[in-house]
Amino acid sequence: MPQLNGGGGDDLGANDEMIAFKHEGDHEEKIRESAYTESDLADLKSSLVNESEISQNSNSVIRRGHQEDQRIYTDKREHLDDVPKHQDGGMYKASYSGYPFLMLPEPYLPNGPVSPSSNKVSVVQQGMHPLTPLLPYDHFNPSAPHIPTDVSQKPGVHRHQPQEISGFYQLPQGQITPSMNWFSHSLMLQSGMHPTGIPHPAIMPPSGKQEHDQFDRNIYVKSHPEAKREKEPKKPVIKKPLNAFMLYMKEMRAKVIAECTLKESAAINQILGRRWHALTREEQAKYYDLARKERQLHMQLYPSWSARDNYVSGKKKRRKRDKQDSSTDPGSPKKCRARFGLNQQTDWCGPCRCVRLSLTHVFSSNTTALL
DNA sequence: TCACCTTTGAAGAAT
DNA sequence: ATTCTTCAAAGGTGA
Repeated sequence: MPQLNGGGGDDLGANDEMIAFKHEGDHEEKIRESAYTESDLADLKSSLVNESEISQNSNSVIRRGHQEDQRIYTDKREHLDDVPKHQDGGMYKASYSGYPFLMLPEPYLPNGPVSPSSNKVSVVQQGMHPLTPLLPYDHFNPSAPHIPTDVSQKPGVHRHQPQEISGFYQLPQGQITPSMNWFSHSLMLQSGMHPTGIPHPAIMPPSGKQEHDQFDRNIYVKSHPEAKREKEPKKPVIKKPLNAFMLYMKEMRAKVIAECTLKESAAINQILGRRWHALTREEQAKYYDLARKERQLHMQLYPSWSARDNYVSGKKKRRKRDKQDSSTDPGSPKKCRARFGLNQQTDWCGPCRCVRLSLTHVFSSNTTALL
């Protein structure tokens, strides 16, 4: 099978997907066993009264059950290998737009509609995530202001030598594809650019905080305070490529927010985590596929980049707290159950109610699937 | 202003 | 080889 890297032996994305899917054999079991404590299940069982929810889930369960029946994974690796087969063919060229430079709106292409890459432009709306139109991807906005940045590369370090990646965007170092020519001068002077001349969503300010009014998604522009003391311009930080779950979160966050009228990311992420586990393999595979392509392109664009580059040296930037007993966690659903009980759910905090609803959703799905 | 929360996955470091 | 740690996104929260 042709590899994206030209069969050089670096089977990108394979390992991680093996890891990602190695648990999938116990996917359902994992949901049943680890997603909830026994008390959670008991509580949920005793109060599964949301008819509409159950009804809604029944359909999905039927669908999932059907899919499960049809699934034959004699070899998980074989299944995974199917994905790159697509990208070697037309799918990768036509459907996956990778990073923004691959989905330039036609007016911004040097040759307009007759540009070699114009075939992809038409299917992706400006401002949408290149990997899936559902994702807001506002960082790519040719009209957005940019300030020059220097994405320096460490000399002599080569994580990966670009060789071949789907004819559409082969990017030998220093070579600019025809569809990139429009970047080559004026915009390169204005925008956060990779040395290849490609704007990349992974370029971030050293602070790590996004400032949407100043750089679209990730391209670093100095903030006002920094501008005052820009004597010592900081190098932009190249962010890690998003993994499958992160891509899923980006796509689904708005939906969850709308459903739960929540904005607190911690609670939303809990819900998204549950929903992630509730996805079918095929549904998850879509995101694993996108994530792998993100990594591949990231690697093409920043061959010398290492995740270690973003590690805070010397000290631990963020120390994860020890796993707290959720019963002592003020924001925990258990806490609310303990305090108010299931009969007084109206006293539960919003996040707990929403998380519980989501748990109920997943639980009912899996319970029904077992029946 | 900034760390924390919270999730999963990837990557690198440490053991 | 396995385990541990950090960082990706997001936005509210509290110090």
